[in-house]
Amino acid sequence: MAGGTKPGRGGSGRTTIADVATLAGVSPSAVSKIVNGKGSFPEATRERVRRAAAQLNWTPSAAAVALRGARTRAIGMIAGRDPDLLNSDPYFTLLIAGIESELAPRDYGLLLHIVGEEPGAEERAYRRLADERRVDAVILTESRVGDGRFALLRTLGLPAVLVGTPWQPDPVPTVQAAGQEQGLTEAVDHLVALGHRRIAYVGGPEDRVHTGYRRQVFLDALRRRGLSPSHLLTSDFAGHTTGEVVTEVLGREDAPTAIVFAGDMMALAGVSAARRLGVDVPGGLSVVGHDDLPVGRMLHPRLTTVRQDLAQLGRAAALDLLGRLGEEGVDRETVVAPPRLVVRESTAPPP
Amino acid sequence: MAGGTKPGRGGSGRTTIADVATLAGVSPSAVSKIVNGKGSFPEATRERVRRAAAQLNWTPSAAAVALRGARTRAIGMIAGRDPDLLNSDPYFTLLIAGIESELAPRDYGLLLHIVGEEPGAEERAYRRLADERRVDAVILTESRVGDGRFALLRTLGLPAVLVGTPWQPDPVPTVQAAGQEQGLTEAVDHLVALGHRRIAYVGGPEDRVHTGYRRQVFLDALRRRGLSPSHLLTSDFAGHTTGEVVTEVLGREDAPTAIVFAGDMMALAGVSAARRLGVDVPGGLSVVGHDDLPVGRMLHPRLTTVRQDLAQLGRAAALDLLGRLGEEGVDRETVVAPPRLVVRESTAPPP
DNA sequence: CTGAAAGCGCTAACAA
DNA sequence: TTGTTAGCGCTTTCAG
Repeated sequence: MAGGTKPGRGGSGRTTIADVATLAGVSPSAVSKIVNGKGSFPEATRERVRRAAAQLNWTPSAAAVALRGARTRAIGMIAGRDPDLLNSDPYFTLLIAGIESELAPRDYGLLLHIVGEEPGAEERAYRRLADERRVDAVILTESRVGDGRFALLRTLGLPAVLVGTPWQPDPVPTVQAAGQEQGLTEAVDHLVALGHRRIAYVGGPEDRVHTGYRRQVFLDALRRRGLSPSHLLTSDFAGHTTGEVVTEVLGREDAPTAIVFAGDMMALAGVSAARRLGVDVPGGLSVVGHDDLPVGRMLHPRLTTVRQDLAQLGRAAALDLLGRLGEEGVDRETVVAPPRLVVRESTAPPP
Repeated sequence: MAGGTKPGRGGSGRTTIADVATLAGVSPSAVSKIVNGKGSFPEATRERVRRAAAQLNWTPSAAAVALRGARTRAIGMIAGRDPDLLNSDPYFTLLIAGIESELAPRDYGLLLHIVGEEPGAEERAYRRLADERRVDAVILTESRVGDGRFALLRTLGLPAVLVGTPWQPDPVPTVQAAGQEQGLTEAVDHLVALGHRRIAYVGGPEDRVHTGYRRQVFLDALRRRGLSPSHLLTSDFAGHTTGEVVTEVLGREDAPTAIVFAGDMMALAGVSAARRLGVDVPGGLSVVGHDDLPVGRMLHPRLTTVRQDLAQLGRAAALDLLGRLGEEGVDRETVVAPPRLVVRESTAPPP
């Protein structure tokens, strides 16, 4: 008789499934099945087991479950940005909040890795995640031109979902908003309706897929109105270089009367640069941002921007993955709302 | 003879330590010891094993290691804030970046949980982490008045380190800057030197330990100059309610000529509120923030603020924990620099 | 100095 | 229906 395993041994050895089984007067496998809702047991037994588990405060050891089965109940996410860039832009935080809101209630964890932008770092991180079997799947963000991560993950056999615009059609399951182009198009229409004719665009880094995509949407919208862009510029997302770019363009003879930015932090930096030159916003220059970060609402003027529900994107990505992993009761049909223009105070008729 | 385990079996079964052992012509235990630098083996053998491991692209399974030993090589962090609050404030992102910069190179993971502010949620999350043995230790932030997490974690036997000011002396190992009061004191001195006499303070939520602490530092610094505060106000960290508070106080007869805020986002919202009232910053009102978030440098006027190196705090916390967990080659003596005033453009002599 | 053997806590076949 | 058994991949005594 296995009388050696007494429950609650002074707090030294961890409580195991055997302790619960002993207390409930059943076998370990019965406990396992009942807890995981597998076999069919009389309600009385189930109740007894549940009570025993609760009493002993027992939860299956994640390590043992992972070793046995495969599921680690963890999702990986790797941010391949320099910390400094990361810090300036709440993009990730918003996304993560959305992801977590779906993972947490299902007792999934989010394993986060922040690696710099050195070439090999990101790939190594994914390899590790896969080799060490630390996560069941990963969430990819910031799709890049010529992105090699899809192929890598396929090789590694790690399920993945991409948040954003894929580099190539269908390289990996993707979660993105319906009607991507809507918000930016509305922004252009809004500016044109206000009377603007010289409209500039400041995009993000060229290696991001959405940089090219958004610029194209901008151009198309403008063309549809019979206009061509006043200037097409580039900056970093954090907005560190945006000031210089904007200062330069506002000094020109044919300075734009409105600027559309690919991100709120850039827009914010743009507003500051303009003000520094004595150009009032929106009096002397209209500004449109993108993403609708909370900070935009706290500024003066409040930022007119394209709202993208990053948290919802995060939730959708998490749900997609969860469904893909065979999690029960996951509603994967989440429709992500298209980006929409939010008109606030930073746009007005041209001077 | 164990001839059954052939390495590289078509990609089906995962590569195990046995495969490496076979390829290197040694026993599994030898591989284990060599990889972990335990026993003493001839250099030739060590080299052979290393090469075999590399060739097979083998990494120990995290689950197996965790199950066997205890170390999961993961650190937990639970953010008990409402996602919305989290989003508005890059505090966590900065901290996390710092933490990760130390964890990543040592192949430790950061398991992040974002739970709302509902009473039980946070405690449940910690319990889970402990019961499921998902992490080796946790990092605590946002010390709260009457914080019960220390006791909880002690009960759970989970090592922890707190970033910030502890609620009570020595409840848990703490990482904080030396000379906490320095930055805020400098801020007050700076304003007084500029000629300000009516200085207000806008602090954060009362349940945070540092709210009370910072306010006290502010009061002490003022008293030392023979002054008393013009107004003592409270707002949320995200700055959502800051506008109202500032608008109200600026409308008074005895409106302050300078306001010190407990956070940059609050300061930023304060500047906007002032501007909305037609009060120029710094011409009509001087403003000092706290934390030196990147956004402060991109505004006009650039924010005068108390710089706190959050990333360094994060690094220090990670190192402390790593050392505590017996990780080799960890230099725990990291001194975290005291917060210092950074004078930029949002402060000037009173009108 | 090296290898064989015994589990860590759990679950999925198999027996009873 | 329930319990017994055999590992998942690794580390760590303990023999050889």
